Amino acid sequence: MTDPRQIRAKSGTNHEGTSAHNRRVMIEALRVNGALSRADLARATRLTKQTASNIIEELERDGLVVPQETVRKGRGQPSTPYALVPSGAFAIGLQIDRYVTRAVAVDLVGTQLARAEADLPAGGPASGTEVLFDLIAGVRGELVRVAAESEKRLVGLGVAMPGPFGVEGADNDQWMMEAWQKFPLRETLAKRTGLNVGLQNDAAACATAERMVGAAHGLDNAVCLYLGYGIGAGLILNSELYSGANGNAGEIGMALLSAADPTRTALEHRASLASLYLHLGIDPAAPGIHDEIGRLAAKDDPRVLEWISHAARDLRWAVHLIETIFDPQTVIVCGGAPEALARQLLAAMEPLLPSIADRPGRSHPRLQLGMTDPWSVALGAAAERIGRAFDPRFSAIMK
Amino acid sequence: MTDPRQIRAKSGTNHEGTSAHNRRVMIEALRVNGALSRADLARATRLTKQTASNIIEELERDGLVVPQETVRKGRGQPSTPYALVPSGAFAIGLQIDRYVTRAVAVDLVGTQLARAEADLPAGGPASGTEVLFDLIAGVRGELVRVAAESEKRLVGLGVAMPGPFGVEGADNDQWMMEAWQKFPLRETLAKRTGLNVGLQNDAAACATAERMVGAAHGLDNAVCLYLGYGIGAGLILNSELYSGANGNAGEIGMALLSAADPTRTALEHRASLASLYLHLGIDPAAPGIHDEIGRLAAKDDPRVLEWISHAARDLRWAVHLIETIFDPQTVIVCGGAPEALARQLLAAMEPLLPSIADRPGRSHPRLQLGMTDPWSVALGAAAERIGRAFDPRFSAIMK
DNA sequence: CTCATTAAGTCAAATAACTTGACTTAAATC
DNA sequence: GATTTAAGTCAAGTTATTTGACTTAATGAG
Repeated sequence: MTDPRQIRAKSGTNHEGTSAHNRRVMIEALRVNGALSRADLARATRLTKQTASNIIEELERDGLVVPQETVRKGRGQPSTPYALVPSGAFAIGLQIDRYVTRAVAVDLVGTQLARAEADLPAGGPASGTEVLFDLIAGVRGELVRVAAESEKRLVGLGVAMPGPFGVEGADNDQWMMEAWQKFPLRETLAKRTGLNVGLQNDAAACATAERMVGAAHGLDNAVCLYLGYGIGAGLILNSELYSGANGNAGEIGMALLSAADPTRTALEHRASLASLYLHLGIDPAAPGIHDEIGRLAAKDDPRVLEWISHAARDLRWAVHLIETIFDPQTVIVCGGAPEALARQLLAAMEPLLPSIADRPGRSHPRLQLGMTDPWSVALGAAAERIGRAFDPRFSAIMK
Repeated sequence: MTDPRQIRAKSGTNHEGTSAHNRRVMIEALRVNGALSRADLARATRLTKQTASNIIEELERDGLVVPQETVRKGRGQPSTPYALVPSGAFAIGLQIDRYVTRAVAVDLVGTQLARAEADLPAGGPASGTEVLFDLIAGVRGELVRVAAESEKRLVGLGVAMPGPFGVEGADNDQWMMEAWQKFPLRETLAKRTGLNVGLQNDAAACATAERMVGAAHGLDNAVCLYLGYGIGAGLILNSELYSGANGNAGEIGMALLSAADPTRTALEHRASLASLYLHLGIDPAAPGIHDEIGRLAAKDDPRVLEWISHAARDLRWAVHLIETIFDPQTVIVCGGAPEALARQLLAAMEPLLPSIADRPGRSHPRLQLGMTDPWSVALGAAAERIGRAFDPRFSAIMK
């Protein structure tokens, strides 16, 4: 007998896999299109009326959908649309950034029900894990107060932090995240919270958030250019987040700016918020820094404008590269930058460089602004858990 | 009733979808692992012995697998491994390059059974389509002679040509391919040949070839850096070829080399075979040019070495970018360059730039040489049709 | 040399989930 | 008021996997 561990194969599926897929397809249809009748769902998913009806019945029993008012639209029996029940599921998202950590509780449709934020102590996991535990416990407690049933319907805890993962002497030593990146965070949190824990980088989380409630809602191919302390790209390819062989896909901040450049300057060193702080001589750990930057941008501070003009040039090129390599439906700028800054930066990036994206009859803009909300990363981390539990995915059909 | 055309949803699945998936999973397992017994297949796919057995029986009836000699390996009844039958399916691949067109017929395991090549007349589709028809008909006829059953088992015709598709005033006007890119090639060929026709760009086809019989065999995440007349990247992400929203993903040749560069030089203009021909002052349409370049490279022609040193620098950066953005298991250099040239170029690219791929415990090299065969694009075009018909894919389970 | 053990593979019945086609309900239109 | 149209249900039918017992054929221990 050949050693079974050496045989590489995808897993097969069975009736349960079929059923799981169909449930997920219907839930996603409701998420993307809003409330739909059983007949609409049957048509959209190409299942029979009967099957759609059975699944809706089951979803209603499970508390995931509710019937709405019947609607008359022309001849025939009026239809009864079903809508997702926001409180059908919950997830907690945790963002670990350089100087702060944020936790948020969201429901099935992405509404934020609880939030908490704390300073992240400088000593790495050794001193920081208790802060995380407390933050999570606080949000979890608040969630139970707001939604009594939530504990039963909590699908997991999503964690997002700057990458890259598993790389020796990473380029980002200076931000002191390496200790966190090497720490067995997932295992530790799973053990402590008893929850299903997922881990991804901040750009990926942001993309997930955009997909659930933002500019990428319903899109199959979109790239989110994440502008935070660092820079990254969240990749939604073929309707799924792509994270690479080691979870490090999209670490575009580490991309060197040119083939010829002997100084080996990475994009991140030129166009991230970190580079702005540096440019302005501001301590990145300073409290209220987000608002402060927003104010400076809003009043056209010359040094901010100076940074914008430089950063815009590099980001314009990053967008060109993303378009050339991914051929996405759209590129979305997102992340924790203050909105005033993000808007100015976006404006400064126009006109975009020519690329294959410059085609007639586009249905989405080449570049658009997504969420500019410091909470979007934590939101996305939570959304990933929701999506994993409910969205149609290839791996979900397998045994 | 909501307009069904406006409802966006994935399709559901049913027993047929389940069964199709399981068949595909088992075929892929045999392709990746070689011959396997029913029991092995059951374990690897996590299906029951009975199901695996039923499917193997069906595949044998369909002529896709055959039992091998039984093998005794320890206690218990000896097992009977089943192997894919090469003649279980066939496909024809067609490459349309700038100055030549090539057709190849392959079987289920990627063996080339017939080949033909012709000059591509300069006038675009107007004068070129007949050449294609003749070429295809010739290969098809040859295939029937070699494998009498092939017509019944011909799964389709794959076409590969340089991209990008659907772009106005594309950067590659100079190569005169624009007329081909705008021509309804798929429809025309489908009508004329009666076959199921697929179309992709040359880099994607090359990646598909590497996956079927080359360096990417069995890999889930690999990027093929295609070095042909132009340059492109073939992207295998999550076990599937990624082609973007408009089939133009991976057009890395059109990437500008730097954020700052005011001359807007694209990678393709520096590191493609076209750039080499230009550098050497050779007419790219000259017959025997492939061998000529190979000879020059083999005897260390100084002008070739000069080009190599420049191209290597730009390609080193391209690899860095690919690693940073995709986090693949490996990067494979492939395409129609003569092997001597490709080897020298690969050697000149070392040492690679630091990147997240520079991690301990890698199981695949960061960069490796794939096929250097002018026929690999046509082979890949055919392989894509085989893969579409037999490999497990998410879309294959849907109704 | 025989028997216990182990593993491959088959048989037949059970089960799960989608499909089919007829039927019911309710609204709009002529 | 009859007809048409569409939503939705009912009950039987179909497909494909699962289950558990059974058969076959080899190894190894006593």
